[in-house]
Amino acid sequence: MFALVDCNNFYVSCELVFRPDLRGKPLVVLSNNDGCVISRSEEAKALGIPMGAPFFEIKSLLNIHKGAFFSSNFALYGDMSRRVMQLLQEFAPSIEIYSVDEAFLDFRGFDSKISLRDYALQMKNYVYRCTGIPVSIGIAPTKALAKVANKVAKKFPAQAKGVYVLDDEKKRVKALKWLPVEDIWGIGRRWSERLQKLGVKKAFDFTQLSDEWVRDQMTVVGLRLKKELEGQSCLSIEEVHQKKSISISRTFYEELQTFSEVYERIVTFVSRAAVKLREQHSLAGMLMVYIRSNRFREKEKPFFREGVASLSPSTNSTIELAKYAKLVLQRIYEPHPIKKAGIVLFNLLPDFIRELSLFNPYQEKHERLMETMDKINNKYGEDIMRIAIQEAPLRHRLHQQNLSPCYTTRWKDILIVKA
DNA sequence: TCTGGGGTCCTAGGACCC
DNA sequence: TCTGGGGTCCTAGGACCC
Repeated sequence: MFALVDCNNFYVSCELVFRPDLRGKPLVVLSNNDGCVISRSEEAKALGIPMGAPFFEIKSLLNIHKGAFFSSNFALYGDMSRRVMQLLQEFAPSIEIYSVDEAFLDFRGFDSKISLRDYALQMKNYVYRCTGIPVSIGIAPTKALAKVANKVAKKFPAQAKGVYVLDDEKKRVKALKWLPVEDIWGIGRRWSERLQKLGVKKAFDFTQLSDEWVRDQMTVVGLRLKKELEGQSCLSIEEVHQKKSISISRTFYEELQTFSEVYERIVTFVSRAAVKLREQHSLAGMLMVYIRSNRFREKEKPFFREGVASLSPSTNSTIELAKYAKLVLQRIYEPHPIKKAGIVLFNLLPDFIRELSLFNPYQEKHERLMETMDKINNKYGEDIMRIAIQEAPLRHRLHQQNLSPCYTTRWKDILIVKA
């Protein structure tokens, strides 16, 4: 059996831990620059505020109902996530951290005398007691069915109390006959539209399609999903999570007009990405840079350029990466207002293979320099030490009107409780 | 006025190799 | 008339996830 543990309305729940006075109100957390809604409380969902809604469209609705909004505080959410995941590790021999707010736990081979439901309830209460974050848990013979069970747990809180165990054929069929096809894990907008047209309305209908058709139309991914929903496990727990690509991008509050402005931002992205790269002990073999105009401005012709560079030898030196990024940017840049830019590092390799490269005079020097730089920045604060071209810290503040304190990661933001 | 960010996996087609 | 076959690598593009 697999368990899927999912934090309820995660970002909003993180904020509520420190602001219990706001419980019961419609709350949303916004994306960077307070752009769109990325997390909603139950009360906000009840008002009909959709996920991804532009803030300016729902602001007055929220005000009318005495709601509140938060700018995104990823330092806080990341730290709360780490705490939740750490607690979950205590409950299973292996765990896959699937996203910031979700984890799959391997419950295979558990003593059949243990009630999985009781065990999960214990786990849920424990996480809540230690972090204040409410979770829902779905348990089933496959990962896709655990996702389904999790939906059931969330949808019927009164009966399920946050935990649903889908452990026999009757329950499986019942759940699949209930679940709309668009809510299946792995069926997105495109496929649900096509499937609906074919009369496939529920997850159960999807499992009644022929293997051949599914394989043919939806590739092996679709077929795997069908098997999983039928109860045949195809996906396993993937514990080690070495990323295959690392990307950093931003939409700017104000458009950038010159090469040097764009270049400065790109170098900042590169140096952030390089830190992540070194944290997972990887080297990048390829770097991509892209720039684009405001895609919502309909009158103007959209502008989008991207370019790649092969990094030979593969590297994780900020200095090397910045050099390549400049070359690429020079190649693709055209004077045009830039609303969004980003970089992606890919073709990642483990860094121990570095020793195999024969001629690279900078390698050792950079390696030690980067190590020192990371250490200093870890100790004294992000970007205390940086390469010269990189913009000064905080020069480009995000447009954030209601950012909560970093309660758990910054001493000066620690919560003060008055007696 | 205002519209996020970071990932994964798969396929098809072309180039190239033996 | 007819024009091999199989493998690998790369790229572009699509679809999906949270």
